[in-house]
Amino acid sequence: MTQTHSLESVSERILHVAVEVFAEYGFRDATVREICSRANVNLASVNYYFRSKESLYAQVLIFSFQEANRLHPQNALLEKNLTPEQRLNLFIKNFLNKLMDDSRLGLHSKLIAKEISDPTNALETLLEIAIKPQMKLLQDIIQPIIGEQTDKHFIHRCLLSIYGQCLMFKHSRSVINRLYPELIENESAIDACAEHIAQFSIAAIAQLAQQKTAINS
Amino acid sequence: MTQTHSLESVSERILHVAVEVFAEYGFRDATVREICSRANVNLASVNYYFRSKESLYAQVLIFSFQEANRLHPQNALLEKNLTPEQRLNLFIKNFLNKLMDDSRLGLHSKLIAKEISDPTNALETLLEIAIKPQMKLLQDIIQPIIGEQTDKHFIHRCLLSIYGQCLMFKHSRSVINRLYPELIENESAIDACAEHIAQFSIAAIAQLAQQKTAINS
DNA sequence: AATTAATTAAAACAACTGTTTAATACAATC
DNA sequence: GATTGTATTAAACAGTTGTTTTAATTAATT
Repeated sequence: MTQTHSLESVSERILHVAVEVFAEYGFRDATVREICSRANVNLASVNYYFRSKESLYAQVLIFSFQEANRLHPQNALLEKNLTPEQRLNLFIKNFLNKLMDDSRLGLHSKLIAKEISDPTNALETLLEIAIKPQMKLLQDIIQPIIGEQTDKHFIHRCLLSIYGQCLMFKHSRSVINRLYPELIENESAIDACAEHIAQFSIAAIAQLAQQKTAINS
Repeated sequence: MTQTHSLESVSERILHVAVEVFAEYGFRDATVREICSRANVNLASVNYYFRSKESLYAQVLIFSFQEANRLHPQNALLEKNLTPEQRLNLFIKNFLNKLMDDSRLGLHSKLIAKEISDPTNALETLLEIAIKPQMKLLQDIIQPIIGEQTDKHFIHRCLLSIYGQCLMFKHSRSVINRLYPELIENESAIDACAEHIAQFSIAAIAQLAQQKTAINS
């Protein structure tokens, strides 16, 4: 033992592989033994360094959030010389690629998706640090497409429509794999799906917003 | 013991409450003890009557499918004197209400949603008896809206767009509950969401289909 | 070099899981 | 009425889980 997985300390190694394991299995189905085994550390280390599995999970969510922001900043969306449609296109392509990517890139999105569909005590924190900001970003992106329209419920439902189309590819991947494997067979196919969601949503939002303002005037 | 929960036999009682427990926890997190406890039967009964938890689960999926078809036939969608838009509206309202309903009505949809997002060996069967037929039904409904357009990938992506918007309310209910509780506070609010999804999808499909045929001609 | 603190290690713990056993009660059949 | 097959029960089994313990090792401090 005491191999040279070096570089990282024991607690760092745990945190690093815990991101992978929790993203793969979710909090409940992930096991401390699997994490320790992959990290090549003793079983007791999780409790020694992180007090409990639950506390490790909470730290994993925060660590993963910071890592995602560090490795994959969403600065492209801030450029002011893009049309709203281009920005939405970028946002969706970005999101969908992360959801479908099996490299480390996608782990953060996977963690969030798992936590949302099977929440733990950590959901509250995750809402504040990750979900709300992303929701806000998307709202800022589609607001110009909607126009001066200010029906809050309508805006929120549009947000959910867009998120729903994206998350579908994560939550229902098992079904898509069997029914329409061509749609996700490679990255360009996934990009085509992102393009579809963007066009689908833009067409819908533009028309519905127009209808609403026509009625209200 | 030997109370008068009568009416149903032991195996029927197990099957009945197993639908509830599996729908609530999913296959993995549901426990045989919880099922037996709720059904007021001995712990060994599940293995005696159903051989194993997995085999019970498989039978639960089929039983629930049949029960749903019996208690809630989708005959309204077959009426020929409805416009495609009205039929899509009905389909979505139906589906969404089942996904959000906490009475027995919604258990079948919940079972399916759980199985999809965390598949077991039973997924294959479920695909054949429940998912594919529902997909086919939705495709038949939107085909007239799409028109003569025959791009298979486009059609499939539209199906996923609609399903995604609906399933969002199931998979991400925890988030919606905290961010936009007004959207799902009662049945009429949920109906308004169904209406939104229908209008959103119709507007999108109509416009995209038109664009595509314009390009191809 | 001796003492203290921090880390690692293997083993055990206690709670839970699905499943099986072995004994009992019940019902139907001869 | 004894016998047979079915049903029910409580208990135990074997495996997994998160966590704790206790001892051994390493590092740091005096």
